[in-house]
Amino acid sequence: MIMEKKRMDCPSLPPGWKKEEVIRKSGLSAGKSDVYYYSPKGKKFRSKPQLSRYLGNTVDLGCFDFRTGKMMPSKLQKSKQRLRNENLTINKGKPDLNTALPIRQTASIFKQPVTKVVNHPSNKVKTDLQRATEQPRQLFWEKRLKGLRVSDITEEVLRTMELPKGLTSVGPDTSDETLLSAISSALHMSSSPITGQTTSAAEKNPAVWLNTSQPLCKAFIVTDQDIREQELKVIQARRCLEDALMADGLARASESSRDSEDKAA
DNA sequence: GTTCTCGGCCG
DNA sequence: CGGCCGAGAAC
Repeated sequence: MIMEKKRMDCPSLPPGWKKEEVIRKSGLSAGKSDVYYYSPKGKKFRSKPQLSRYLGNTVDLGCFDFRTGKMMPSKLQKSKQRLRNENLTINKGKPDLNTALPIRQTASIFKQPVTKVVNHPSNKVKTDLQRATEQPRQLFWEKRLKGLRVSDITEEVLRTMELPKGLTSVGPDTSDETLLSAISSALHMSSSPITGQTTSAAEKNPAVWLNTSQPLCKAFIVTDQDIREQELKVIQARRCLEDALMADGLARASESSRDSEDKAA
């Protein structure tokens, strides 16, 4: 009847991932158990940090409980503290090249494609392509970006971008700072054009009329001159980036690498 | 060599 | 305590 030590399919894990619990059968720690995860490719993971390193910065393991394999929203407290500290204390490490937005992932620690069922005519919801493709988004989620500032390696806070005239925000927070965050986030995440809130009803009652696929910004017009000015900026920025990457590459080359166990595969 | 297993450190 | 990882044992 003892069916331990079997690789279990785990709910809340994408197909292919397995969880295993091994009971220690001898020694001082007999009775204790160790938990392992296996990726679809069969790689074994024996700790949360190891999993975290493998999955990269795109995924937030803050509220993931390794032992049970479930998301535990109660763990939110700690990771929030960690985020604050990282932003405020002196950052001795390398500049963070991670481009993922600083937004907590709620559903699962793993990227999980939404299952699209199109061959079920009797079910209206599931045949609705729009619904199946797009994840629901929290209203005014941009507020979570408030307070995040760009800084250089020396912790010097960089002056925020100057927004063109004609960009006006919509919603509960009208600061330029939040507007900038909202627009850049929208550009970052969406492949479709960013127009701002096109319905004027959104100005009167954003909570009801807001188009959540657009930033909290009134509709705006981009002129030819705007475009030309921006092209210049891009060229300059690319030069700076080229220099920086070159310098960074040289610095890294002289660094020894660690984490031998993860490279083994 | 790789995989399994328990010890033990450290928070 | 329990999570995490080193290292010896086992294969």
